Amino acid sequence: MGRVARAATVDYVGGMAHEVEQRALARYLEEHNLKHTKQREAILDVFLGAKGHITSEDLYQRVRDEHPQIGYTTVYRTMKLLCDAGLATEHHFDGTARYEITHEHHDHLVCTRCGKIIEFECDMIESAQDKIAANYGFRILRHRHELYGHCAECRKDA
Amino acid sequence: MGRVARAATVDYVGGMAHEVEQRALARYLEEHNLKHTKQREAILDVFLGAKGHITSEDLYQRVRDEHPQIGYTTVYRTMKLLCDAGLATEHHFDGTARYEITHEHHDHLVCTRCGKIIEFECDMIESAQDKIAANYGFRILRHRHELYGHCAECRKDA
DNA sequence: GGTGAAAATGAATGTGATTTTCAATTTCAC
DNA sequence: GTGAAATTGAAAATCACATTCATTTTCACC
Repeated sequence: MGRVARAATVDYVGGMAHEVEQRALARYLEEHNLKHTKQREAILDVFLGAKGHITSEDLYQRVRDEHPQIGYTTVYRTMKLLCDAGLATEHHFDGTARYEITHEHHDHLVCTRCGKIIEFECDMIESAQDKIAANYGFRILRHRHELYGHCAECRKDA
Repeated sequence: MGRVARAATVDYVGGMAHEVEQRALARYLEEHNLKHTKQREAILDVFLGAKGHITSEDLYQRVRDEHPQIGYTTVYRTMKLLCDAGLATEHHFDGTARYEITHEHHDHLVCTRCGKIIEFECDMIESAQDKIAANYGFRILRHRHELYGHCAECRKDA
């Protein structure tokens, strides 16, 4: 029995990882009367496997390696869907959209030389923002806070 | 003598306002071996007259009222030039670029209903940013900090 | 397991803002 | 004044994103 369980676990890692997220997607699709397709499942899987802040174009290239029949439009639309479902988060650091796996709130440091993106989080800034918004009677729905510059490595190089 | 001086002042306000900025532009053009043209002078003048956060399209419309022969491309290119010269600052709150007259550093609150833009400034946030950057060995060149939400008036309306 | 209405797919096309091209015009150092 | 270099502006190209539409899939219900 122990051996069977371990064998099953190995199968999971190879072919059906990310089951928690797959289930979250399935739930979202059901709740919204949308359909569960191979494409959506495959794209979510590749997205979760590609860590970092990826463009739809990058993602499309990776998806194509495994699923040559999936088109760019579907990748593009699926990323929007994953955002709506709360599984992905979209950012615009430069001209083009990038997606990251949704996780706890944070902001970004972006190296304009090598493209490295570092996440940071600062409660002091968050509460200062709230205070400012309150001052002006604003109700904040979202914010962007991005610091652009050169990372430690790139500063050495030049 | 007093009267003459006042008369000159009145002429200035009517036809040749913004002389400080015009001189700054002239200096920039000379230093970069660029040429001083009627178009650039006119566009700077209209830009300085139109306060707020204006798109190139808006600016083009205003420029056309006074100078129907100036094309969109020239307005567009001149705004880039004014940014390079440090007289204008470009922002991208939504999909389209907006320009504001360069002045002391600040960040923005943007109402996503009525489009109102409020500037704010917070030393505490600025120093927190510096600390974060130092932590990661980053040298910050610029940053974006924008709070999006609903302004006091729009919150009342809906 | 079959059926069909509704949804999804993907190739092609549209869109909107921005950027570039290029021939004609203008500026300005000499 | 002259001419090389820069500028202008209409048109076309680009870029990222978004939509169209004919065809295929999904899945609730038989």
